[in-house]
Amino acid sequence: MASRKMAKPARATSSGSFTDDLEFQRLISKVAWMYHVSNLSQSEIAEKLVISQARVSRLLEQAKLNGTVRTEVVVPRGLYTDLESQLESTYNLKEAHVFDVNHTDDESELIDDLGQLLALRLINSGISANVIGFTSWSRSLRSTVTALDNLKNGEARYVVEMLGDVGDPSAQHEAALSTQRLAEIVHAQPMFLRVPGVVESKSLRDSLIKNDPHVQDALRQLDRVELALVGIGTCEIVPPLTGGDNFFTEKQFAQARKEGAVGQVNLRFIDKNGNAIKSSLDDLVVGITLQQLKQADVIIGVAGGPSKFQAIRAAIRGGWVNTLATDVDTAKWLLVNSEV
Amino acid sequence: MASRKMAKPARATSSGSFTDDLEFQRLISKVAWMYHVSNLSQSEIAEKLVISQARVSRLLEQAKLNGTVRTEVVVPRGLYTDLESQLESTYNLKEAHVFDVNHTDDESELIDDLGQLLALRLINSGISANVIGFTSWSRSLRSTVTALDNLKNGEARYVVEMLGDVGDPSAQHEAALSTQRLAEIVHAQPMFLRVPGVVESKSLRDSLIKNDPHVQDALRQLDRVELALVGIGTCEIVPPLTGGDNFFTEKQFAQARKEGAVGQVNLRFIDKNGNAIKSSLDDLVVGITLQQLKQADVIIGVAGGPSKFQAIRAAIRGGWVNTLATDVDTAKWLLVNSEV
DNA sequence: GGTTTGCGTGAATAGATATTCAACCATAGA
DNA sequence: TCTATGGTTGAATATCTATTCACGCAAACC
Repeated sequence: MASRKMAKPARATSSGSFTDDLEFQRLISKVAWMYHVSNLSQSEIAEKLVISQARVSRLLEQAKLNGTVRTEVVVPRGLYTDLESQLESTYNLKEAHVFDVNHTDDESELIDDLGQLLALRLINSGISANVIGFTSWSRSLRSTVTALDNLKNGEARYVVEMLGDVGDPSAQHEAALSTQRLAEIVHAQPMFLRVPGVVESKSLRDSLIKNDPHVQDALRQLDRVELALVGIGTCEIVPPLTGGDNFFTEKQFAQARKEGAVGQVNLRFIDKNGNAIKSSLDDLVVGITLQQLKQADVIIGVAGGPSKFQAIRAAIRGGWVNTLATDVDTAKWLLVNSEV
Repeated sequence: MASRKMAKPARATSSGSFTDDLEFQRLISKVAWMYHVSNLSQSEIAEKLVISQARVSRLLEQAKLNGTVRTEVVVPRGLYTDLESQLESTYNLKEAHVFDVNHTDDESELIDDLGQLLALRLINSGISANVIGFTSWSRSLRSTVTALDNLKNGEARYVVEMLGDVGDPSAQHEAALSTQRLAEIVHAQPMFLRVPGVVESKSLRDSLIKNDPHVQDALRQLDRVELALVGIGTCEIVPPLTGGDNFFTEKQFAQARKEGAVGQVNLRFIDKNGNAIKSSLDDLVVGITLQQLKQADVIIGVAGGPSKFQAIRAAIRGGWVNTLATDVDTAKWLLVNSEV
C-alpha cells in the first residue's frame, strides 16, 4: 500500500550516492530529534513521516549507534564519598572510585561495569602522561578503553603494552585493538609487545627479546611509564584463559601460592602484605617488573568481586596500585579487613 | 507481600534525613546504570532489586529529570550545510543554522524546537560578551534558555532585557525567570526591565523611566550590548498576546502596516527591504532601538514558519539580525525569494 | 536473461514500559 | 487520639517499542 521509495538507505554499494547517505543521516537526525526532544512517540513520528513504526524504531537504533543521540549516565563522585575517602586514607591511595554495580552473581559482568565506570571518571578528569603503560589483556581495562570516547584532556606520547600476549590468538587481536584505540584517543603512538606474555624458560624469553627490535623498544619504554593501567589478578587460572596457553600452568600457580602469593599485578606475584615475591617464575614473564612499575606516578587498577578480595588488598597494601576502581562490596570488605 | 521499607524516597519534609536523600540518589544512579549501561530491562532490574517494575520506570524518570542520565541529540552542523552556506552568502549572515523540525502544522511547536536547536548549537560554540541583550518575551528564546545547560564557554558581565514587559503578568514572570536563568548560566548579573514594553503615550513612557532607577540602569546598558538575542515578529497580534495588554493594538499594527511595515524586530518596525520605519509608534516602546541594536557584534534571531517569512527576510535584509536559526522550509523560502 | 544473495521494508505481534488505581504510610492539624 | 492530606508504592493494565517474518527490490554472478 504505502509508497516504497522513501529516503533511501545508506547502501554499502560501491557507487553509493553521496546524497543518499546525507538524506539518510538527515532522516536519522530528524527522527531522533522528534523522539528525544519533542517527545513524540514512535507511532506519531511514523505517522508524520509516513513510514512504519518499525522503521522509526530502527532509525532510532541507528541514531544511538552512530552517535547522533548520546546517552550518558552521570555517576557523580560523591555518591559513595564515604567509602571512597575511607579507602583512600586507610590504604593511602591517591584515588578510590567506588560504585554500586549490581552483579553479585556474575563476576564477569562486574568487571565490564567497573571498566566503564573508570572510563566515565577518566573522561572527566582526563589522563595525561608522556608514557602510558597499558595492560591490554585485562578485561576490565579493555572495557575501559571501549567506553572512553570523548576524553577531555588526554595527551600522551606513547602507549606501551606492559605485558606480552596471554591467551589464544583472538584474545591477542582484541588486545592489540584496545591498545591502538587507547593510543588514538590520547593521540599517542602505540607500542606493542607482540610476544608471549609467559614463556617456558628464561632462555626462551631472552632469545625472544633478542630477536625482536619492536619488543626491545617497548621494553625500554617500560622504564619511563608515568601512568600505568594494570591488571590485578588471583593466583589461579581463570576460565577464559587456559594453563600453558601463553600463561602460567596450574602447577606454576600452585608453586607461587606455596611461596606465599595471594595475587599478582601484571603477573608479578605478591604476598598477603603486598610484598613482591622473588621467584623463578619472574623470569618467565615478558612484561613490566614491579620495580619499573613503582616508578610510575599513577598506577590504576580496576578490580572487584569476592574472588579478588585478597589480591586487591595485597596490591594496594604494597602500593603497586595507587588508584583503585571497585565496587561497593569490595570496598566494604577492604575496609573491614584492613588490619587482618 | 513484599517488604515495605526499601530505600526511602526523598521526602520534602523539614527534617528529611540526609542519608535518605543520598540513598535515594544512589538508587537512581544504580538503576540508571543498570538500564542504560548494562542494558537490563526494567523488569530485570526490578527483580534484582526486589522492587516493582513500575518503580524502576519512575526512578528512571527521576534520573532523566535530575540529570543523572543525560540524553543529547547531536545535530551536526553539516546536515544542511548547503542551505546554511547559501543563506549565509545570500543574506550576508554571520551564521545560519538550519534544521528540519517537522511541525508543518503547528507553528508554535516549531518555535520551541528552533529554540532548542539554537541552544544545542550555542552549547558547542559558546556565547561570550560583556553585555548580552536578551529578549525575554520571545518564546523561541525562552525555549533556548531552557535548553541551555552546560554551556561550554559562556561568560558575560551583564544580561540585559532589551524590551519591557509584554502580555499578562504570568508571562512576565516567565520572562524574568528566563533572564535570570540565562544570567546564571553565563555567570552574569541580570538587569531587568520590569516596565510595560508598550505604553499609551510618549509622556507616559518618559515618566515611567524617570521614576525607576533600575530601568534607567538597564536602558543605559543597551548602548553596550555586544551580543543580542532578538525576537522577530509579524505586524499582527499573535494569540498568546492580546491587543493593548502592554502591547500594540490591532489599530496600531494596521497603522504600521500602512506605513510599509512587514515585520518587527523587538517591536521596532521594518519594511520589506529591512529599512527602519520611523513612526510615532516608536515612542511608545520601552526597549532597545534599532540604532542601539546595530552596535551589537552578534545579533541572533530565531524564527520560522510561513507567517514569519516576510518578517524574517526583512530582518536579515536590514542586517538587524546577522545570525539566524530557522527551519528547512523557511530557509528554502528565503533562498527562493531573495530577490523579490 | 535468470538466479542468487543481501538488505531494507512494513504488518503483525511479542515484549517492554508508562499509567492508572487502590492501598498504605507519614505527617499535620483538630 | 483521630482524621485529613499529600505522597509513595505495587498490581494490573493500557500503551508504546522491538522483533519476527515474508516480501520486494537491487546488485552480482552465472
